[in-house]
Amino acid sequence: MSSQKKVRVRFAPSPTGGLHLGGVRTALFNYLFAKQHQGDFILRIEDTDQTRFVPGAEEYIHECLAWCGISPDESPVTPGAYGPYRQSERKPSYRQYAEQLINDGYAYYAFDTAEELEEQRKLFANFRYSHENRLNLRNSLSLPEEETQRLLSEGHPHTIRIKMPEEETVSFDDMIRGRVTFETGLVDDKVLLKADGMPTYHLAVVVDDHAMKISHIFRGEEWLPSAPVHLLLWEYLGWAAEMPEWAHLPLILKPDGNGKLSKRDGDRLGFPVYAMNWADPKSGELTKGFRELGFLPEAFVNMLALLGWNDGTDQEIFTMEELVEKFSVERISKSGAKFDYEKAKWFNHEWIKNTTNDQLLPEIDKLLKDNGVLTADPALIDAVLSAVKERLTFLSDFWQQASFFFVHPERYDVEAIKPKWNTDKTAFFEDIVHIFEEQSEWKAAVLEPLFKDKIAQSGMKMGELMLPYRIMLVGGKFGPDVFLVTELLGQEEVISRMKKALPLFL
RNA sequence: GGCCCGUUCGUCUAGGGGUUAGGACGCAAGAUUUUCAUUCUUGAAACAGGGGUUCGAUUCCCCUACGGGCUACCA
Repeated sequence: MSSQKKVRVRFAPSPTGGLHLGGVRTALFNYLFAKQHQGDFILRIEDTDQTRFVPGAEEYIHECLAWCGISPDESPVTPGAYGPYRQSERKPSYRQYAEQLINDGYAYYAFDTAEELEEQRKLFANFRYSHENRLNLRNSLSLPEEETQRLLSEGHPHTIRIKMPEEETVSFDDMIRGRVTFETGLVDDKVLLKADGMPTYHLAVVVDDHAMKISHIFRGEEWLPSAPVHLLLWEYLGWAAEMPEWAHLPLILKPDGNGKLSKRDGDRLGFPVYAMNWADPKSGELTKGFRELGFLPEAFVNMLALLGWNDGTDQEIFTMEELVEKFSVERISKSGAKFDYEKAKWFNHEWIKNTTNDQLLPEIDKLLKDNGVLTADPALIDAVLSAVKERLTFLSDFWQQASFFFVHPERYDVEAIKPKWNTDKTAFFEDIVHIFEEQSEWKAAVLEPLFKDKIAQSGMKMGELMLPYRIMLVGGKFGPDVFLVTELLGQEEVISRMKKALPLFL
């Protein structure tokens, strides 16, 4: 008996595509658990409902997971048959299992059309396809044997439904919420095989997980109500001994109001809910992702992990290695968590501060190129990044914070100084330009005292002169320490900017 | 409606029969930075309600309320 863990994350392409926060978190928890136990992490993408199939969705999901650093295993630790299978290719296999269930008395053919069922629902407010009324509907349980055979041989469309026991109690121990119990009589006879021959999720998930020898299943809490169907299926198919363990993850909720977080909430409240940009191939609509907005994958993963899990200490910043080491299913909280974008931004800010320049540089280079800076001294970029790093919430803030190091200010905040300008100040700065021109050692530590001594001599106030000086170099009331800026910009550039800006203040 | 799950500051949460109920985000004030931000300090801010059990419940049990999920030939 091997204790090898095999966990898999299962994604259904949503009708519009994209990979939601909740999906990434489910994948992450699967991944952490698998790595922690030196097990396999497997990805399975649904295609039961081909009407919903979105071109490119599969590749997109892989790319998102790769970005997060939680790619599924190419070569799983455990040998054996694990797929991933494409569901549509395994159609005959699902039918075979469904028919096996019928032979064993655990399922039945149902001939009711969608319209007929719709009619029933209209007639009876609480209509359920269950033991209460399955004998009043058209299926192999209510129809005479010959009639069933006739309908089957004539090729009438039909589904296969599970026959839920009238009075049984099904319970299991969820890894997160402990013992969960259901009365089978209260659960509907779910469709297992659709009229088109494709399995529903219920059949597919059990058959595939068995074939892939899955040992642990982490999925969203929305699946809890159908867990008894899956439990029974494992049993009815004769696989009770191989039944995996289950963990139903709490949901990620809207920050305001109530309900599950959806893409629409992101649009409405102004934050991403997809890991990466997604362009809906049907509508062409582009949805912004965390990656493109300037989130570091480490920050994104860290934030997601802490949404519903903690290690019991005050630690909030975790590397992937630490997460793998410290993660534990028992410490996943039971209740849903509202997504807090402010906190997400804080995580990113912390991660930017804690990431070395070298690691950040490729993205920064890209940002500079996007803004038309094609040639810049690597040493300058490095120094600027150091100066500006702790001010960034997003990597993309870099341009806004530091563009003036690479291009001339486009605009000067003249209004901030013009009203208090006078000829004394003009004279002062002309002097400074002169001194700067003579200066041989261009270091902040040298220039700052020089500048301040000059202010003291002039008898003017520090603030009256520092602000104009900043605006000459930077264009506005922002940026790092002005003498650091002075040093980094270099002698020639500083003098040139001063000469250029001085006339504007008159 | 039925079933299932849940409920500690606004939010994410720690804690757990006796605590000044802890941390973080956000918010407010102050300090630093004579820019803006960062940073630091301080502050306001919570055990849903009612019954039990108990010497003592935020903690255990029950009920209620509230929230969420599911209730498709969607996943």
